[in-house]
Amino acid sequence: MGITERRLKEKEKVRTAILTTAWQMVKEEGWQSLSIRKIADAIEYSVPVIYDHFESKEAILVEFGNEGLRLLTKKIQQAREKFTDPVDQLRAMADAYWNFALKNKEYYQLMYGVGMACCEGKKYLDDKERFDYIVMESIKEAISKNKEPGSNICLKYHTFWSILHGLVSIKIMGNSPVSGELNKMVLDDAINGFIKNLG
Amino acid sequence: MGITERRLKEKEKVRTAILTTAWQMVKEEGWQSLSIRKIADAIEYSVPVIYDHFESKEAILVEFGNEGLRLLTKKIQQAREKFTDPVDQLRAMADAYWNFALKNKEYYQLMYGVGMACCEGKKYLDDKERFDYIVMESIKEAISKNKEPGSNICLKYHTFWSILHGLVSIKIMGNSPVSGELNKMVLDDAINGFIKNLG
DNA sequence: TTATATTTGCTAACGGTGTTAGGTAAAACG
DNA sequence: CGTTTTACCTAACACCGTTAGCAAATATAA
Repeated sequence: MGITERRLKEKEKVRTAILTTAWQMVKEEGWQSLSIRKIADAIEYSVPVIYDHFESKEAILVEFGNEGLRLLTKKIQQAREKFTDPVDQLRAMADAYWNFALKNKEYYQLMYGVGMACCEGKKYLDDKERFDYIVMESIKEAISKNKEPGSNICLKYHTFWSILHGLVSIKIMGNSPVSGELNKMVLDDAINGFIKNLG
Repeated sequence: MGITERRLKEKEKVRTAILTTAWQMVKEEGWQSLSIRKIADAIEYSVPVIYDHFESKEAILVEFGNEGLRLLTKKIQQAREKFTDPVDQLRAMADAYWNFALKNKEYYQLMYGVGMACCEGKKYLDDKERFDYIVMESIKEAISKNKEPGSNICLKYHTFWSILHGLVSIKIMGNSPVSGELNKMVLDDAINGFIKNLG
């Protein structure tokens, strides 16, 4: 069955061609200007070929969204592993989150619908539990080390994430007239407040 | 010149008809499905008539964006006026922000590009200085009342806003599986942390 | 090898979008 | 009344996502 195998590999090639071309376009011109027709043009196939590999344009976006979450989760994981003290871990993860979002604006936009089309209440992010788990572990430890072990971990996690997401999405939307340096200070300031409030 | 005056009033009527119809559509079906053609259809004029009143679809959106900011600023102002203690003011303004965003999801989405098309780095919000000013006043007072008068007000303001925006946009995007009650707790928790960190 | 079945890729269309050029009829003005 | 401005429309342009249907190339079976 060497023939059908080669066939499958050819198909996989086209599939990855679609994805890499699409990603290149997004990086160059943003999500707005990504279109099935342009992808087809770039990979020198006709439009319906795209639909042999992806059910819809949405499906392509989901692909990228999941990839983005995978990358982010990895970064967070690595940041956490660098420290043993939970508070240090939280600071490192906040930094990693911030850096990921700004270095991978396109991923972040897609993942959380910052200035995007689509994304109407749909949750791309099925694998988000892993991300949640990693951050919550540090929060749990940080709380148990302090005097207030009765705190709601889920609540604290949510607060943590909100702070990060707010900062990042304001930055990405370009609504913030302040410099990048100040933004980093804001991040540290907000995280400090969060940590102080842990116990 | 009674004739030209009546003419102008007629024109104004069409203009407001466009806006009210558009707004109704958005409330019913979301920003996604708003189209020039549907508006024209609803007000029983042909498509180009819209372009006699608005330069583009974007211009209509800007109109709503500014209206949203006006409304939000008003709510924030009113919340502030209810208290004299700056910390109470901050809490009230945070509540007002939260309530506005959830009661006026469509405005908020447009203003800050939460799950929207358009909004690529453009800043609709020219009048944002007023909003900034109102919040910063309370922060300034809260800081000067505490021991740490050297704090950067602009930084603190930004932190405050980031917390609010993060919470709101996560809620609006529907990425948060937690209940509305918990969300309110998260808001209070985050604001508590912010206030503790003020001095 | 030949006949059949499957896969591959295409053209062309459907219905939708924002936007605009160009024409017509009505109204306002001198 | 004639002229000019205004209001309004039809029709088109250039896109978009999506799909039906067909032709050619390939793989499978007899």
